[in-house]
Amino acid sequence: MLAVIMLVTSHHLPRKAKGQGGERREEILDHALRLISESGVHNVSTRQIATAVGISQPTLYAYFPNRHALVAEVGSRAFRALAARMRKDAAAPGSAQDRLLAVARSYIRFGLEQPDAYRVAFMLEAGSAEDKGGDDAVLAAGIETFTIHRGCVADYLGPATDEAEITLVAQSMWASLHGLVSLLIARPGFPWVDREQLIVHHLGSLVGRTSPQSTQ
Amino acid sequence: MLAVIMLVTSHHLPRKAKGQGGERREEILDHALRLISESGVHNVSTRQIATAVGISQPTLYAYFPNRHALVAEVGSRAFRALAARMRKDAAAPGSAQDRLLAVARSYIRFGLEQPDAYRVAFMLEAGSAEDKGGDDAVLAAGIETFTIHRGCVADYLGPATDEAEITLVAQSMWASLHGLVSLLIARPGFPWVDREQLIVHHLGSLVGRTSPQSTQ
DNA sequence: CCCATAACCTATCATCGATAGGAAAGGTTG
DNA sequence: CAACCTTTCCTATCGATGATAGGTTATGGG
Repeated sequence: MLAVIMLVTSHHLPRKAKGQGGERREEILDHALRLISESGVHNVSTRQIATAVGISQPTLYAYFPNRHALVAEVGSRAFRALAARMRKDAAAPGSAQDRLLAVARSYIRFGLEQPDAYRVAFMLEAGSAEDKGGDDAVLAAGIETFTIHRGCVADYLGPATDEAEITLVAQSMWASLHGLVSLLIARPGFPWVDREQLIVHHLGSLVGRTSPQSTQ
Repeated sequence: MLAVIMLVTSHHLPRKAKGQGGERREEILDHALRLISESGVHNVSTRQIATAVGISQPTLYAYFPNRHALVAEVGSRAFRALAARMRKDAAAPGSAQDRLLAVARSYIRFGLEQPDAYRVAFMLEAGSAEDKGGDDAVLAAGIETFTIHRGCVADYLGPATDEAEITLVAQSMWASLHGLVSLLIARPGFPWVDREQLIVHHLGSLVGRTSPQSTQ
């Protein structure tokens, strides 16, 4: 465990007004996301977060039951940020295939641009039994995000397609996209081919098969 | 951090004979893999491993420079186990497509049957700069495993295919497989469709597109 | 002005990974 | 046999971490 040299500005901000605890909560989450994005989840301590915010470390526990819950909420937020990007692409003009690919591309870009946020959202290990709540929230945010993608798949496959079939295809595609992003993130030292070329091929493999309408 | 109740049989085995330090090393790795498979990487401490082996905790550091190196070696071993399974499938009789799918299916099965070993091999975060050696070993084992898969892809695509094209397709498929396995492992609470059906569809999507020979 | 309470603190805990330094077993060499 | 060196393994202890206990202080309604 390498001790990272860290000079954190300890502002010691004035305490929040009576009903404004939620505001402090937001500050904590903001700083936590920033620190995690800088150093990775496992290299950020509760003390670092607290110092960055300008409060004492035990004060964190007034807002979150434990570290895992804090991180989980960062993950939920990351999912919501991704969902927002995807929703925008899903509403853009173009063919169903264009929109599906635009959303998929946004997904990939999000993961590559914010690898640590992506990791927290998609690859965070589940906590103990009593952390169930936080993990459920991450899962719910993930399902909501997936649903946007599924909508694009539904449009792409056409109105005649069975609901179960849509879900099946959407999940397979979702997994395929996640695989590329997570591997590129987790194994940057792997002898990858040209990244853009790989992404293009990967996206092509999504729509190459189960396309029911204009096949090219 | 929940303190897990743990009654470990502390044998206090006799010390190893003069040249048999490597034997103890194997024991450590065996117990580490077992404990990790039982509780997950982050829920296993060096003290638990040492106690399980029957030695003191600092003795671990006579065999591994730090905890990360130990876990990394467990990851390398997991990769080698996966490689062995894949090699067997790759050598089995059948068409190139059959063999490619058999290897892919083995990959998926391995991940689902030994999720924590899979996690350590594929999803372990890289350590600090001085852990480079261990991480490199994991990466090398991973590349070796990938190479088996790539061989199947080469056979599948046919001898006329460009080497770079083979690598591109192989990496895309590899990522696709990893995505399914890692998501199924990491998000068991997700509302997945029938698992076997999903796997079949996913495998089908691998060979559905870039097939140059017998399409169907 | 009072005082309930939300917001926050210091002190401290057990556990973690890791280091320092020494004990002891066992082969080797005189 | 005795001296010695190397390998194996130990106890004691460190700083850092997540978490808890219990007290303090400011805020704002009455």
